[in-house]
Parts: sequence; C-alpha cells; structure tokens
Amino acid sequence: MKPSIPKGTRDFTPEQVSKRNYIFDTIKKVFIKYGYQPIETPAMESLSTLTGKYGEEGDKLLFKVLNNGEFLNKADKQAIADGNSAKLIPSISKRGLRYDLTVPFARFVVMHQNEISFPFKRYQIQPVWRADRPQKGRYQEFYQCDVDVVGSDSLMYEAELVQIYDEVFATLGVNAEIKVNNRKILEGIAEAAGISDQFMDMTMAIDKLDKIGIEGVRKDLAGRDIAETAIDKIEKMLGVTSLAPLKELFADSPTGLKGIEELEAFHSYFDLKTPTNEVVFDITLARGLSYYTGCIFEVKAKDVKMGSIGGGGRYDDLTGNFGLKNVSGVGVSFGAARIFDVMEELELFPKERGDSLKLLLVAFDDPAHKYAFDCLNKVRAAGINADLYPSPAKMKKQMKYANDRKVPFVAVIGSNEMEAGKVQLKNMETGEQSLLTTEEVIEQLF
RNA sequence: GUGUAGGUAGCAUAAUUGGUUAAUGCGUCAUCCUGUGAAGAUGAAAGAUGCGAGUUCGAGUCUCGUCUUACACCCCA
Repeated sequence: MKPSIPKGTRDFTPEQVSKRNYIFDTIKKVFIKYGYQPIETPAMESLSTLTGKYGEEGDKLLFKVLNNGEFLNKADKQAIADGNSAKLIPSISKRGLRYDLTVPFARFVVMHQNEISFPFKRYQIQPVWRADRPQKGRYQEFYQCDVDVVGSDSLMYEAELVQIYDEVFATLGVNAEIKVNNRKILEGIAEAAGISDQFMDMTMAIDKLDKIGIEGVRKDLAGRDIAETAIDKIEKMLGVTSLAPLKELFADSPTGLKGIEELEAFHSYFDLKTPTNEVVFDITLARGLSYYTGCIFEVKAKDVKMGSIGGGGRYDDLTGNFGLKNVSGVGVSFGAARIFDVMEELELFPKERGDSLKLLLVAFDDPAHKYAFDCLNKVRAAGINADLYPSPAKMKKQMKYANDRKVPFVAVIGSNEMEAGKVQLKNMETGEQSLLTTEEVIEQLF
C-alpha cells in the first residue's frame, strides 16, 4: 500500500521542526517573562465540553472520535432511519479533538479551581484540529500558542497581552498590524441601529468590510433581513475611526458607551509604552467565536497576503459553561503555522539556529578515525554540536554528507594532522582551511 | 459544505488527432580520477501514469466515481 497521511495534515522535516521551535522558543520566552505558566490538556475532550462553544459553524468543524466497542448497538436508530447525522452523533461519539485551547482551558480552570490562585496566568502550546477544507495558511491540524489570564477583569491585562503580541512579532521580525475593538461597541452599533436581536448577523457582515467594501456589506446586511434605515445608521457608524465621535452616536446605547469606556481604560495602560508594531482601533473587527464579550484583538502580517496570524479577546463567562460563575478571562492566540508560512515567505528565519550541527569531523583512515573520535569528545564536551562520519570513507562521500547536512565547518584528519597533533579546519562556505589544535577549534567555533 | 484547476520514477518536466518496450534533466547508487563538497568520465537502478470503473481493436491522453493537492467562497489561526 502507498503511504499517505490524512487531508490537511503534514509531516515536518528536521529543518521545519527547527524553524518551528525557533518560533515556539521566542514566544515562550516572552510568555514566561510576563509571568505566565505552562499547562497542557488532552488532545481529546468530551464532546459535550466542545459543542456549542464556537457557534453553529464551529460545531460542524469539530472532529468527532467514534466510540470504541459495539457502538452500533447503542446508536440512535431513529436518527439513522431519518438520515439525521447531527442527531446521530451523540449516540456514537462521546469524544472530540480540541478545536482551540481556550475552551479546554476554561474547563481546566473549573476543574482545578481549588488548586490555583487567581488571577491565574497560563500559556499553552499544543496542536488543535479543525475539519475545515485546507487552503492557503489553513490546515486541519495546526499549533496554537495561547496566553490567557482568568480571574480578573482589569483592563491592564488587555494592555499586557497586546504588548506581548508587539514584543513577539518585533522579536521575530514580522511586521504586524494589531487590530483592537470591543464586542460591546459592536453591540452598541446594533443597539443604536435598533437591531439588537440580529447582532450576530450584523457582525458577520461588517467583518467583511475590508474585503467586499461598504456596498458589499450593505448588500449582505440587506440579505440578512436588516432594514434599510438600520443599514444607513450602521454605515454611518462604520465610518468612524476613533473613539471620540462614537460617544455621541452611542448616546442611547449604554452597552456601546461601556465599550468605549473599556477601550479608553485599555489605552490608559497601553499608551504608557510605545509599541514597535502598528496598533489600531478597527470598528469592523468582529471575530467569529461567540464567547467573546469585551475587547477583541486580531493580528495581520503586513507584508504578505495571509489570513490573521493571531487573535483573541475577553470572555466574561466561559467558565460559567462548566459551573463556575463570575470568572472573567482574557487571552490571545498565536497561529504558529501561519507565522511559520509568513516567515518562510519573507525569509525571516535566522540561518544559524542553536540546534544545528556546527562541526563534522572526517577521517582518511582507521588510525585517524580513532584520533578524530577523541577530538569529537573534546569538542562535544565544550558544548559544540559536533559529529564524526562513522567510517573513514572516501573523502568525496564524507564531504558530500557534510554538504547535505549544511554543516558550516568540517575538520579533516589524516596522518599529517595526527603527526602535528592538529586538525585541518575547513570553512564550508569560503573553502578556507587552517591547521589548528582541538582547543583552537573550540575557541573559534564557540 | 460549494466551486475551479491539477495529480506521470525521490523531485521537476515531456509524450502529435487516443496507437509499439512512457522520454529527459536533477537526484540516488556503483566504478574511474583526485588528501577535500557544490567539478568531470562511464554505467546502473527506479514508473503498468493517485485509486477504481467505463468507452475502444487499443487510454497517460476521452467519460464517470473516489481520494488527494493548490486556489477561491463560507468560516477561521
């Protein structure tokens, strides 16, 4: 049989893993510096934990795990007869693969509420799965890097998280645009337009503004049975690019005013330090996940065409789903796979990463091979990533291996070098060689 | 979930209007030459053309289904 892997999944070569680790390490370092601690949760969650948290579309994209054993006996016969897949699922599947890291985290917090002290700051770097059709920057399995803090509603954390975004992307060299909005402002728009009951429809439509333009949004809104007069009001509000003029428009919307207040509080913290990347208020930013209630964030890479590379926001009652009320949380997520793709396209990965091989020793004959092994031990003891070709094979073969491994330096050892008690160190890029002692090699490569 | 375009040796391409043993380059392996890779010479291995069915005397080439890849829509990291 021909080997294959499921749709939307990928293997990672050593080089790709090395690059990905570079991203993870950078992100992790920042997370830790800001006082966050790591946790992990299982790949599988109870299906009931996951369903209903991501909206209708989200439920469709959940991977369900088929029950083991004689699941057919327990299957909902009526649902089968009716050809109703959605109704059949609970009777044949009790587990699913996690769709994101936020919902499992909320579950974690509730289960461990007595062991953790609030505010609880955690980070989590693990793969998630979505049964979406693959596309550019879209996979069925991909890593997310989440930072969240629960147990405080201080807007200080919103500011902190945007600073984390800023610092990570500045360190990686990715030119990012960080968009900020507040769910309450969107609610304010709906309220001011008198269509609070069609809030979700409205947000989905205006989220596409930069893609389909204002006329497209008007059409979309009309298609969702929203009145012409309401659409006019919405259009007027969408034209706003700063908070000040919104206050008047939201005069009759307490929720909208609260949203403005929150964003002002966010800025009172955030503006104390100048960010490297662009941070902008974008009233059209909506975000699909239904659990957000306050500030929302989204990050786009500026120099390349790609979906968002990060997103997040505040959720006031996610733990309420699991029986723990009044615990507010806020967090953001980094899409590692997309950041990888962006950095690859822009060639932002450093050539030399800490985990690559620095030196390969090659020997001409058996005695030299033993001598080389001794050198190898010394070089490794000094903390240099080094290797020795396993046999004194033909020089061409050994050099080719060095080339394929992209080793920057090769130490050639034959009888001449042994007599001198040295090695011939060759720079593979320039081709230059020099006769050095092992100690000198260590000094030069360290 | 909808649509469009593709799937030919490890990789990249080729194969008149359907017509013999499916070609070429790179890579791989071997031998030769070299105290040194990205160089040269010679030779070799490797594919019933994603999978399945159909039309036909005959299918890589036409039709259908299926899987998969890329891109767009939906939605999203």
